[in-house]
Amino acid sequence: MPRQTWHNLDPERRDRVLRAAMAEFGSQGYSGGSLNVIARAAGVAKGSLFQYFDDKFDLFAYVAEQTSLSIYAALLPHLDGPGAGQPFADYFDELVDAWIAFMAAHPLERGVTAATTMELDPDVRSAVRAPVHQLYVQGIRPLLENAVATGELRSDTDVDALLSVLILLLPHLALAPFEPGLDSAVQLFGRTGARRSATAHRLVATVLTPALTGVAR
Amino acid sequence: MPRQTWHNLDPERRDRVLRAAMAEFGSQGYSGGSLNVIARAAGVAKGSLFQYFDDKFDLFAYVAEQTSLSIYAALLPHLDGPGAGQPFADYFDELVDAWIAFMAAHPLERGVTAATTMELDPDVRSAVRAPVHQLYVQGIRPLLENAVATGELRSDTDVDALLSVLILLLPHLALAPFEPGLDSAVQLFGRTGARRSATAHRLVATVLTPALTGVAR
DNA sequence: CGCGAATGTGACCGGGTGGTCATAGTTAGC
DNA sequence: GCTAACTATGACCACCCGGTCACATTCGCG
Repeated sequence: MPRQTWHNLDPERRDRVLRAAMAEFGSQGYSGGSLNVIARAAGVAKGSLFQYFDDKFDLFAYVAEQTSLSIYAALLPHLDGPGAGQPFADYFDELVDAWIAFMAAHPLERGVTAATTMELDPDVRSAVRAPVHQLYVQGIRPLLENAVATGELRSDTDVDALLSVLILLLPHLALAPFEPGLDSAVQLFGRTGARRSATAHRLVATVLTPALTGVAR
Repeated sequence: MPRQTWHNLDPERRDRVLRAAMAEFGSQGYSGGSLNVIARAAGVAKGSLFQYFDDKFDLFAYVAEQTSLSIYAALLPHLDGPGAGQPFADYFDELVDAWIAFMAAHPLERGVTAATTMELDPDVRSAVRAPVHQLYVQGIRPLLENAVATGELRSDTDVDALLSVLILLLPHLALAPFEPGLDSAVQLFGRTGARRSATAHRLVATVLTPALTGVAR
């Protein structure tokens, strides 16, 4: 966690450091990210970074946490469940669209998400992803549980399993249109607009449909 | 691609280099992997590596390719479709079990799979994953198409979408029991035996069930 | 044997790394 | 205006990196 000095800082300077760190870690990952580059891009001496954070990992963990919090905050308005009379599947498609739109508009957050999702070192990955997973669970599980309660999802739905698959699929969906080499059979990279949206919905439907009640078979 | 020299090599020496490279890249990733470490572990001068491969990337790409080929070869006996009268879902569970069992028994291949799956650099990732994806598609799409043809999967199954989700889910399933920080709602890491198997089947069922015909709803 | 081709080697190169620290500058309170 | 606490700085440290190359060794073959 950042030192007190970090919180005393001029917000503009703090922001410069945070954004520089997001850009560097987001494009180079944790081990590949350079503190020299971050300091230079932020217009700050390298020594200053160590006045704010214990070490490289401390900075990376902070960047990852702040990023996941700001993504969560941006999606929060879309996490209140389906509107009156709105089918659950339609609502979920909207949520996915919002997610992808956010990533399209926020390359820094997208990069950091990719870097934490793809972090190889087990210790770093565990430390950094645990809070992210918690946010995902906290945001999505109530949606599924409500849908089961209202009968929109089958009562015998394996909520934990469905949640796990969605937490794997959703960030992947949100990144794949912008990061090459992620998708396989379905072409998501480089797609935009309605075609991107439709492709993402196909994948979500593959996972979600079985649990829906009243789907024509 | 490796130079001719590599193919002329004493197989035992070749094997030492390959295994050392798998271990290093598998644990440290591409950018984090050290040629010095590989050369030392293989009992070979660093200069020799550059007699066999153009550069670091060439070696990594070769390691990734060989690894995916050997995984494919090991799973090939399980890719011939369900036996007579065997339900498709049961067959697919067996395939997943075989996959996980392979990863349990082959930590080197597991590490390389993790390293290629989680590679952050877009160029490296694209180059290294394209052939892997091709093998996955080649191995799994016929299974799905056959199952549609025999009526075991619904005729309106979106085979491409299902394939995409499976190609995302299956390697994740095969790695999660051994690599911490990958699973979220469902506890797969550290599980063994029947409990691990049952958990994996729950996740596969979540994806696969909707497409099955004749499932009680 | 001899000789040319192929292979093996490790010191060396320029450059980058995370992290430290003595020093200088800035701020706040009295 | 003085002082004490806080903050900023960048040269410097030991170490590691991918890649090269002049030279030693081994091999294949006539």
